[in-house]
Amino acid sequence: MGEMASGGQSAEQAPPSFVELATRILESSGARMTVVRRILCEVLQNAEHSMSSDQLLTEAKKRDPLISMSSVYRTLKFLSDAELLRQIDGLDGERRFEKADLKTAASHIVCRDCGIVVSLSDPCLAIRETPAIRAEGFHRERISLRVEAKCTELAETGDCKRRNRAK
Amino acid sequence: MGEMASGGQSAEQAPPSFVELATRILESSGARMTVVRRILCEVLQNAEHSMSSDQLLTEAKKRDPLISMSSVYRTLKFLSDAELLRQIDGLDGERRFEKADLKTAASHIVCRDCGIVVSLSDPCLAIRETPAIRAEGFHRERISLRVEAKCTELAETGDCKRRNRAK
DNA sequence: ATAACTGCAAAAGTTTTGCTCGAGG
DNA sequence: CCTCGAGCAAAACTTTTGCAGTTAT
Repeated sequence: MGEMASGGQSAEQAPPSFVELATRILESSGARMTVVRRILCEVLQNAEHSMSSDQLLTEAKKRDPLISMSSVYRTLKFLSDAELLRQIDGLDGERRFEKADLKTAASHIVCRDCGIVVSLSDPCLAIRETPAIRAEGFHRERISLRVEAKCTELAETGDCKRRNRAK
Repeated sequence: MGEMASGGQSAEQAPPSFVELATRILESSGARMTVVRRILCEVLQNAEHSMSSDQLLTEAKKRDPLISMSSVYRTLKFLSDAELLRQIDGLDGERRFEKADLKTAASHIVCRDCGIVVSLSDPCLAIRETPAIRAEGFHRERISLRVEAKCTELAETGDCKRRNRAK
């Protein structure tokens, strides 16, 4: 769960972790990777799903109860500007965040029944769309697919496993 | 620009206009197509691009200066719930709206240079993604692609025609 | 010593709601 | 008439900002 391997500094196969990426960006702009920022980055790094600003604050407070919403938003803004975060729109315009790592494309299903957001993998999405985007006179920088859907399991059985996990 | 043709009431090829659709939905739920609502619907119907709540109010006020923001939001909510509107996320989380008509899929390019939103056509998008969505246990209801991009023209010539039109 | 960071509180936006009056079927 | 809709103003949120004390270099 913590850092592992990556003993030397020569290999080029070591995938930099989210916290490492954030640290680089921060330091390259004269900023510091402080305790508060590290906690927020680590929460985002370890999050299995996208989070709202509220959830992020709640999680961070478990590690340091004094962390404030200002820091959450300041950090989210910073990481977003650095393209390290992706924003996802949940139900009712709810904004959620998740680490973007290096992918340029991402797809998500937003469940209309319970509001959870599920990631969907489609490596070809960006490539397929490139010609049409170019034809419009644009150069693609980031691409995301959003699917609103109903839960099959809920419709058939009246209940849904996913529903029983925190939003 | 108004209604044309559709003389009889027998043909099944008459595509109901946005205002007509809205009227049906309204009346079927015991509500009324009032003057205010009609103005708002007509503005949305005639809009060439997606609009913010603010723009919608501004346009509507040109026809009736007394229209209030409450009515804008109430109408937007109503039409959204009825699936007659599509929400698009502009830059910086700005919410924009456009009529959805009957399409289940829509694609938009958001320009990072000037913030405009351009529609993109890809009729196969929904079909291509269906298997993956089903595999996750969901039944697709609506699908939208969002592309953030840079303007090629601006990069090459230092200016952009689109930029000079109102956001 | 200097520059950056944080929490707090206030501000700024945006969207929703309660209320009362007016309009419409 | 009696219901539904509209505007106004206030409330409710979410996100941003100014400030003053604190921390790290």
